[in-house]
Amino acid sequence: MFDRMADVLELGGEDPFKVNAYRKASRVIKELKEDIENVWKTDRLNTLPGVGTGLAKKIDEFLKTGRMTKYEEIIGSFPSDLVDLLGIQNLGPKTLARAHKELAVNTLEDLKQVIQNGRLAQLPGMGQKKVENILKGIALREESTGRIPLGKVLPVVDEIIHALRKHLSTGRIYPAGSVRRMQETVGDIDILVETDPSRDILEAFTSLPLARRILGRGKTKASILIEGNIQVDLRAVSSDSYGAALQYFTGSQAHNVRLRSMAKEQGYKLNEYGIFKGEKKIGGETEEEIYEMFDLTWIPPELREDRGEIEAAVEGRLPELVDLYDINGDFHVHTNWSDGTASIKEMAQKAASMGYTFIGICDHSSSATYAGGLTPERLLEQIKKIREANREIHGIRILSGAEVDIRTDGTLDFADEILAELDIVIASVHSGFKHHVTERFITASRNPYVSILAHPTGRIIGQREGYEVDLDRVMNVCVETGTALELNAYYERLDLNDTNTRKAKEAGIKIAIGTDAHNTDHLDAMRLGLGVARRGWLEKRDVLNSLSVAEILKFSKRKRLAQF
DNA sequence: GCCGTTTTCGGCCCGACTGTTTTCAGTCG
Repeated sequence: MFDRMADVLELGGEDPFKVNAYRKASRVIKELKEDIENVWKTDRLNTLPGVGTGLAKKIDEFLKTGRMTKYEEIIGSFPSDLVDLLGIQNLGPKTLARAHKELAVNTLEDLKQVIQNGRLAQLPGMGQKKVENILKGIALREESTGRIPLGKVLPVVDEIIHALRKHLSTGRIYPAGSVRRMQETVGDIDILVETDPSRDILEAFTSLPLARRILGRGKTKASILIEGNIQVDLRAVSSDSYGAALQYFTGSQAHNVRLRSMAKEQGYKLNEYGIFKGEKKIGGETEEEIYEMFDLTWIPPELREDRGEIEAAVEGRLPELVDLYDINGDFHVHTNWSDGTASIKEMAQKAASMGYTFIGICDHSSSATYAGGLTPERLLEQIKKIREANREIHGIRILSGAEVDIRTDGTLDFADEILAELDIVIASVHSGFKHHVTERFITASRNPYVSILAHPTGRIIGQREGYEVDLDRVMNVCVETGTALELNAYYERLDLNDTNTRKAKEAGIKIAIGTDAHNTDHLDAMRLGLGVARRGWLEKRDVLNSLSVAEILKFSKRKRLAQF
């Protein structure tokens, strides 16, 4: 509601700082780890940063009565179709408000019409080119699918950097923005090259074969549109400013606002060229330099969301984030025994080539008929085959496991005697998403053979909301029973997500990263899972993948010895 | 609308690019 109010206030030409205050409060509430209702009940609304007397009163009214007078009043001041037009690129609040006031534009159709009949171009300050750009913005929005999953974008980023490298033999080339922060979806791609600003590299960039359209090209920055309507921005930055630029363009915006305020308080000025004391530049070549000026250790990009990382850095208690070299294996892998395409050996060999010491084969169970789920007999047969494979392949231990379905009545697809034969058991929900999912997870968690609950919220990025599940209750039982939660690294799942992962860690729950690979290439998704884990503040000790084979087996067995 | 150990008033992050102007406004990130 606050976000929407901000949009409308902006249209109305309200003080931009006021608009921003609404946006900030909205973000703070959105990222709150507990329910806002809880905060309200315990009379702590005014402890939230960005929530003062005014906004607290509005929240209070809403939670008490289900209505917010100010919201209704503000929202009513502009037609809602008009407010939706704010998302169109190149059309900002000023122009839109003017089109509304002077040309009676209320809908997208109205807007298209005043573009066509030339009246928009006649407004003061407007012209043919601006109108054309708005038209492009409209077209872009109509074709666009919104934010893109990170997993789809990373290979493209690699490709672009590889191509740029051919034009630039030395100098740093890094992605910035949400890609570098490993956010689960990205709106566009930012890339920074270390080179003296010249048009050469920018021209090389805009003439890349994958460039579908050139959106702009200046001396220091260029933008293109590639397939799938993904915008890629390239910036050329000189060596002595590269660190400052990388810091600046990595964001997040909220993190940078905090850092810049700190700079100002301490008498510095921070921009993308460096950190300045008066006119004198005192740093900017590396990111570390920037953070050092504030007596902070370098903050990993995945943490830069203003979710407490600055405070943690000030107090010297930043987490030592889990890293790729801490990862000894993958828990969740399918083979051609169910719906995967590779054999047990092929998956194991690829995993071994990645330096893993274990891989968990967890094919589907019988009720997953759509996925060729294994019958108990087939599973026992697979266990034998895995034993054989372990004798043949060296350097990696193949763990026998299963992704066993939690049926709608809460029972598991395999009997306990079967599960007892396995090294690890992952339990998951694949049907009845609205059918007592919380209770089913809790029942599964109490089963002594279940080591991990798979993709606990069931969301599919950009496609499906997820199950009706009370994650807090599930987590409580996981703590009690010593059950781990999965961080499913498949690019459309990333489930648990970053904030839930952090919540699980804080509750003391171990996280098992699994790629849910259905072929050998999918194993590379570990990179994505690791990104989310790091965004969730996970350290080596929070992640089951960092354990040795012996420790993993101990972890599964430990539960079997306890009684619930 | 928020915020405060120099402040309860007067700040609130800041630069590039584009298109429209002939010194700047709007938009974006």
